[in-house]
Amino acid sequence: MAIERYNPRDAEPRWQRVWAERGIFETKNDNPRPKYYVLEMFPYPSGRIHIGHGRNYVMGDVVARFKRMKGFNVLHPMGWDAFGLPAENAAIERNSHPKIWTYENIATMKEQLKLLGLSLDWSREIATCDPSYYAEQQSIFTDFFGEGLVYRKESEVNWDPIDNTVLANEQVIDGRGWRSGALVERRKLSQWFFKITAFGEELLAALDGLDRWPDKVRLMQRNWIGRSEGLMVRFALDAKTAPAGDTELEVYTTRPDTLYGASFLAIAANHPLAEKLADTKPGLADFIAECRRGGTSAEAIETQEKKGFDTGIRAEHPLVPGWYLPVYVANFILMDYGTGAIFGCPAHDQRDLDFARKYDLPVKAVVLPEGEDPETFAVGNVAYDGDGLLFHSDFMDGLSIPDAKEAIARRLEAQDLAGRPQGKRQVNFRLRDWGISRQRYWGCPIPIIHCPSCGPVPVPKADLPVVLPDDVTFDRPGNPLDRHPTWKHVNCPQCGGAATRETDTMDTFVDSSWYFARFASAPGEQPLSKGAADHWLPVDQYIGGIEHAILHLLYSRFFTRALKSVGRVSVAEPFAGLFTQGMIVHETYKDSAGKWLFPEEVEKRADGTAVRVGTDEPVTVGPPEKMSKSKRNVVPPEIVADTYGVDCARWFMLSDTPPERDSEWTEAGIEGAWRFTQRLWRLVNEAVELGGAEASGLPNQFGPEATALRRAAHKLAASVEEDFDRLRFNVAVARVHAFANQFGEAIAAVRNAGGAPSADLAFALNEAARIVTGVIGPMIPHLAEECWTILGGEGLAAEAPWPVVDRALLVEDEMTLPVQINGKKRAELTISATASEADIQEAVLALEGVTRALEGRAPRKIVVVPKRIVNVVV
RNA sequence: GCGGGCGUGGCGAAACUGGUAGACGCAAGGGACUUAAAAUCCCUCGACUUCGGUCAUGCGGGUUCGAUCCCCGCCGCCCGCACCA
Repeated sequence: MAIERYNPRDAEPRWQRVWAERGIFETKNDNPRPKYYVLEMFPYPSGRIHIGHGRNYVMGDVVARFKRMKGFNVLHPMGWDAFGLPAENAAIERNSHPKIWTYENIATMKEQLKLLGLSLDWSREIATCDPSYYAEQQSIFTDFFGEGLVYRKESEVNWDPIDNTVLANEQVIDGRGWRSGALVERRKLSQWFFKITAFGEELLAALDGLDRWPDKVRLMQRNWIGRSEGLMVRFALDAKTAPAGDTELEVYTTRPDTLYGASFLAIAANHPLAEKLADTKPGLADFIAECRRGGTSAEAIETQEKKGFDTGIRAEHPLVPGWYLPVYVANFILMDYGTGAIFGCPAHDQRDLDFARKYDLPVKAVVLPEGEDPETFAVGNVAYDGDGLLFHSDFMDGLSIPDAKEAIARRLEAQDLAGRPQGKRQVNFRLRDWGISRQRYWGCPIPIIHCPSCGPVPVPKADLPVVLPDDVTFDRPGNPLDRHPTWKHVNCPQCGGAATRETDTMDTFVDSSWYFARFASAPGEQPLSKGAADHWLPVDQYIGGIEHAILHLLYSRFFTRALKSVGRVSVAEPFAGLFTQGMIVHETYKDSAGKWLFPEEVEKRADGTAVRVGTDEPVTVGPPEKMSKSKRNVVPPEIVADTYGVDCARWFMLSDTPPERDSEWTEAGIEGAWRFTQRLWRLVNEAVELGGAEASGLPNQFGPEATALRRAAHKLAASVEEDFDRLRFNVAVARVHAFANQFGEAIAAVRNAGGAPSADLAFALNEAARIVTGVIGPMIPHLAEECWTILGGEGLAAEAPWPVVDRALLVEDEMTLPVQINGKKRAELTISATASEADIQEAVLALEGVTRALEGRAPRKIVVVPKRIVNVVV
């Protein structure tokens, strides 16, 4: 009987229809099975997807399908992060409306995603631009407002002159807008803020409990929150040198122990004192302007020389009366950290040292490294920031750094300056409150009404949602909501007087800070239902790109805590498990004119050169890069589905490369996946042909061939289960390959023997086919359904349980131990798995390889590691 | 500059985190089948070798019966950042 080729073009759409018709991926909240929530970061509907977008969805789908097989009630939803600037830009370009563009993209991308055969619950689909979604968000906003978690302040903001909007600090990359790339300017505006700093301590402490997050991401968040313990120290200013009214300068330090090594104070260029002095000190205004010009990028700062301007002001050392330190304005002090002022201790801080050397200031060491002589120890051009004991420090002499910090804190807390303690312990955070105001149309309106007499008043919940008006134009820069003729004019909900709506909309990061909780609600339920959210959260496995390591993930952690504090949910952490997958990369191609070419326009020749399809025009092949529309190195999912089928694409995406690393998409790779899926199909068919479609009763006895095959199949299920749990898809794929080799050999052996296989072997063949069908189900679900069908499986493969592993089969009767002489492998010993150590030692010494290597010498020692290895030491 | 990570065949990578280094795949070479091609199947595939072995996980040391794994010192790549007081 000739086996038909597996035809994905027929099978894949057919099974997708069956899954959809039976609604098997629609999750019920009252299902009594234990819950499992797997979520991939939802996409922004930017246009069309390419295969590079598919990797994280496929990984999530493997997890979802696997957990379903393991008996969980799995929630695996999908939605659209649909608000944002690109829609407005597209509207401007096409003279259209952001809504039209967005919903068209959603329709396209949804069809493309469906092509991938993902087990998604589309009944819970959401788009953040849908009024039903943002209505709830506005309601949450008013709750936060009531709880004091939202406030308004006049603040200097990052102004993006191209996008005409405010950017969060986090959205400024190298001094430029993260989307437009424009050099960011500073402006003062009245802005709404979320009080993320109120949770700083908690957000930091809870990172320790996120043990299923990558360490890298936790570290990035830890650094971002930036907690430091230090001391606020007030320095008295010498009245003869300071402007009238300025009697003191407060600095923040994490190294108060080095105070005896101080040689200057420095303030930021935009410190109030510096700004005041700028009018009177010749040259200072120019210096401040120069500091502002300096770039804020890492490179710019790295190469920037430390510069200062001596204000002429002198500050008295808090511990040594009569010791005066110069006060500089310096370009390396930041106003928004601490107090915008420091004391410099050159011996123990590299930046201070560079500064001191430039301006010829004293460098006095006060921490002595172990083993150094206090008489001779000196700091050259490298500051000493290591451990040691204090010296040249009066009452702190001989103390360790922590003890010295404690001693000086006590001393300055007790010491009085102008009626207040001169020092105060303080914990500082780098984290700053989250500015959410955006002067844009395509976002969630902030539900506030500004009343001339009552001030800002939240829109009453009964009046929500505040819906975006459709009749807006984008023919002029600025915010269309602001210039809309009627929308913003309303009456104050409190006093009834004429008032105006807030015309700012929310940062789109707000939309994505609670969508995972929204998915918990079944269709028809309240958008954010406490019961449903408490049932489903936290997300058991969240999957997305590393680029969201800080912003989205930190905001979501904050938002969930804030929701908890207003009683909307009971959980604090949204994501119990996080996985950051690598990108899919692809070679780039350029024609002779330097124009980017799509992969399908390029033909590779046997000699390694590349030409344009159907011509002799040479093509330059570039290194693999992230798939991007602009470089045209993209592969559309439709083409892959039409030529090889999506199971091939899925298999290839999971193969070879560990999921957290970047993976290269190649034609050879997808062809390999094609060959293997066909091979699997043949193997299962052959097994059915030889072993029968129906599972027969368990035979009483199994011969060695049947046992070996059963053992391999059960081992496969056991190890792939482990691999899936650890998201090691590449290893799972390798194991399926290895099993297929063994399966193929077993089948060939049966064929070569001729005649019908014995009952035990027939059983083993059928069982192996069933197990491998189960194991591949999460990865290549369409092929699994086809295999399931010819195996006469009950219902759908997608609903079948994970293969039951017979643990007894995993235990070998015999083991083969490598035998080493002095750590080098010299022989192998096959012996009963229950052999004692003495038996093993005896057997080892009898081995030919061992006697030859020993050359008559007696072994000094024999190390037997149970079930692992034997090492004979000579 | 600070912080973190990674270096294993021609390539992607495994190695149960101290126990046979290179599973599995890709590419390559050889063979079988075929009128031919495709498909499929089989073999070879780290280096050297006197065929006994020897050397090999970036380089140099160390700990250990035994090191890709732990420690110290270099070299080279990659990522993050906020000169954070």
